[in-house]
Amino acid sequence: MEEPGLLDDLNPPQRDAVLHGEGPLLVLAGAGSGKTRVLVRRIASLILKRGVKPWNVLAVTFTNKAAREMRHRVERLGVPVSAAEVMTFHSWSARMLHIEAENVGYEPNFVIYDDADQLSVVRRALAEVQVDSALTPREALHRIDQQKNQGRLPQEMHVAEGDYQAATVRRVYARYQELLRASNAMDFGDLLLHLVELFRTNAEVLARWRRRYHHVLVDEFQDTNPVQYQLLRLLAPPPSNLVVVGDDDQSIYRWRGAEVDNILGFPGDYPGTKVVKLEQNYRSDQNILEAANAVIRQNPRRMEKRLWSQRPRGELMKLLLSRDERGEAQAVVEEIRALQREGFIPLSQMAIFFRVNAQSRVMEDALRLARIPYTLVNARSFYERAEIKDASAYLRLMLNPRSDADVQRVINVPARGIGDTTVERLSAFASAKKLSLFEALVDPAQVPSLNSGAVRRLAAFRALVEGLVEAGKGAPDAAAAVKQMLDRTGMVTALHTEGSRESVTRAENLEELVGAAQEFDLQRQAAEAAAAANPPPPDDVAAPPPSTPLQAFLEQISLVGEADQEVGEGRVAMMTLHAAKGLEFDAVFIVGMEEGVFPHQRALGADADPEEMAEERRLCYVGFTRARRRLFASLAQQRSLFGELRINRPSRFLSDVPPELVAMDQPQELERQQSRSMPMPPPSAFRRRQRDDYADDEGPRIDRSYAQTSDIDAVEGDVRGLRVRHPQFGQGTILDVTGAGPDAKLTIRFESVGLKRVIARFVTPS
DNA sequence: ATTCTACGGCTTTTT
DNA sequence: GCCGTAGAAT
Repeated sequence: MEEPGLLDDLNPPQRDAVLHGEGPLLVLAGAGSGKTRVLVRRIASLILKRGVKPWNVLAVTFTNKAAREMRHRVERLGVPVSAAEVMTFHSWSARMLHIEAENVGYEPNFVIYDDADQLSVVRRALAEVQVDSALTPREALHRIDQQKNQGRLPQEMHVAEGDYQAATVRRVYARYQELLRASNAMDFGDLLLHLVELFRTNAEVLARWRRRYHHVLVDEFQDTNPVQYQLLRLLAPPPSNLVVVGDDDQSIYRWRGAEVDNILGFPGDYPGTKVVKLEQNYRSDQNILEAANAVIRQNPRRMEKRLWSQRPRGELMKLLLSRDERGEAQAVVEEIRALQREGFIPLSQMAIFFRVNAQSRVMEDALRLARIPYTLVNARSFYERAEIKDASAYLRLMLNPRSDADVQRVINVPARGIGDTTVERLSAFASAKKLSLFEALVDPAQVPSLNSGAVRRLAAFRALVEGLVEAGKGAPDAAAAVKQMLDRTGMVTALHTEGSRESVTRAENLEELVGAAQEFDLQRQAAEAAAAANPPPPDDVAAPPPSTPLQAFLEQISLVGEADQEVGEGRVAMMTLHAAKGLEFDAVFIVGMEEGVFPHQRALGADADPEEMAEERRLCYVGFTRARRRLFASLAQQRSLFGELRINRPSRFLSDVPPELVAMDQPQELERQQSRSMPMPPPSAFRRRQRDDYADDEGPRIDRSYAQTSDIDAVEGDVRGLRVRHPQFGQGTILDVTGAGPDAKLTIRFESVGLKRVIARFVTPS
């Protein structure tokens, strides 16, 4: 029989899912029901118990964080996971396409375009297609993305008779794809689309990959869009060993093309599907679970699940009423203090969720004032900063100078007197001659109506890029390439010359990019050493994608971004409800529980798609089920939104919760609390109405934040690449060392604050 | 070529 | 009320 370990502490349905033999399997995993555990154990069991080769297993997730976590946990079970593919849809597709590049008409060194790059390509496509219609680049891009999510190529796009706009979109889309191809670039959508197209048209290739992947597992299946599902159906057609895990009640990305029907219809698409329901929740106290169930129960068209828990009833959900959004923030602050004082809940186990980012500001102000450390999750990421994007554009040009969007982006960075008009003329010339911008730069004098100065500057730019390409070939690792790039382009120098406070920060960010590259190089070396230790898969399965260190680094930037940071140590986490999915906290605050805020206004109108409301409701369910012990819902009688004062009714989701599950402070106490932060008494009619209403019825980044403050360790040997923790700066990786012993100076790249020089005794290994 | 001002318009954003 | 874009001004 199974030896102890893999099946330990699994409940019967979990065990069924892990032990399921051949054929399709749908695991309906309620919130907090241990779905990751099931996936991890199943992968381990396949490889360790059933003799499946690691390279015959493919597990796809949506987020890097989920992929990382899964890899990590599988590894801990003693599985050589480096050969198994546990990765995101996009990383996996990119990897496949690097291998199969020629078969989709690309070169293997293709680059991946982000949103901004896409826009610049769309602009060019729009200009070339000569549309006079009122179609903004944004709109056009949105329409194109939608088509890609649906898995439709331009020629497959459905255009109704006489729909002029759709017809235009189709032409722009077609031209857009040509331009991308000419740039040897793909956008995110293409990664999936081209792979689907390859599978659809090349039976030989498809057969090869089908032979490779005997077992395919998909996490968060409810979030798959049509292309992703097509991809899965091509790779693992019925009756393959396709395991999909998800929760239709947590489908909150419909607006990005996710299709709940994928999970609802799966048993129909895969006849003979075994369905396993994970309904035991290990996370939340009973009261919280019941509140969440009460909310989600109102949705039609669900796969019926009854979440239950062996946990105690626990505390009632608590309602916080305030006069306005500032009072609300104040009320939350006071509850946070009480939880710390009386509930012995650490700040790191508390979270505040809001529907829209605009709500965060007031909350932040209140927390700052109260000196409560917080962490804003998913704030603007390092790699989204303009100077970093400029730098990445140059790095990509080192690899692939044909990339028009990158040329366009940096042709005048740092400023070198190449203005819009010049670029415009160059671009028109390139379009006419069917050349890439870089090719068009061979002889700038041929570009019509340019003055001699412009010609000279364009020639200089071309020389710069050519130099970069050469330097890129010679660079031994990513860090060296980045340094070369910064030197040759003079980006850092230009920023230093500018001398403003902002430009200094930017220059520091660029230095940090070097740090990131160094860290990447160290990790890559470590990974290669580890891979060499494991037996290599047979030749017929694993052609590793050809790639240089720089290429791999860029790919990491595009597809992985920053390493997700742990939700802050000793800080309250603040995030949107969307960002909360997959996380859990002892105490959860949901603010703005008002009609028009949550559910969002867009779901409210008579003409709104009812599916919008259903999704808001699922979002609420996700929010509630993040809480382990304490759940707070907060609302304000009035709040200013978009500059105007609005009076909102309490959220319908609150009325769905049976009153016996809800607690509220005494009104007098409430009033006292409110008058402390604001002068006027609340309108009584509203208060009564409110009370009556209630009577009826599981990666994140850190930005603005606070720090608290130690320990000792001596430095011995080469500690570079070592992960350490600093009491103030948190987690980081050692990049460089000068000196030795407890006083050695370390250069560390911290996840939260970037590069810092720190004395060794202030950090501990982690 | 950069910098200023006026206007619109407005969720959520794993990759 | 804030932010990002488009257009004009310097």
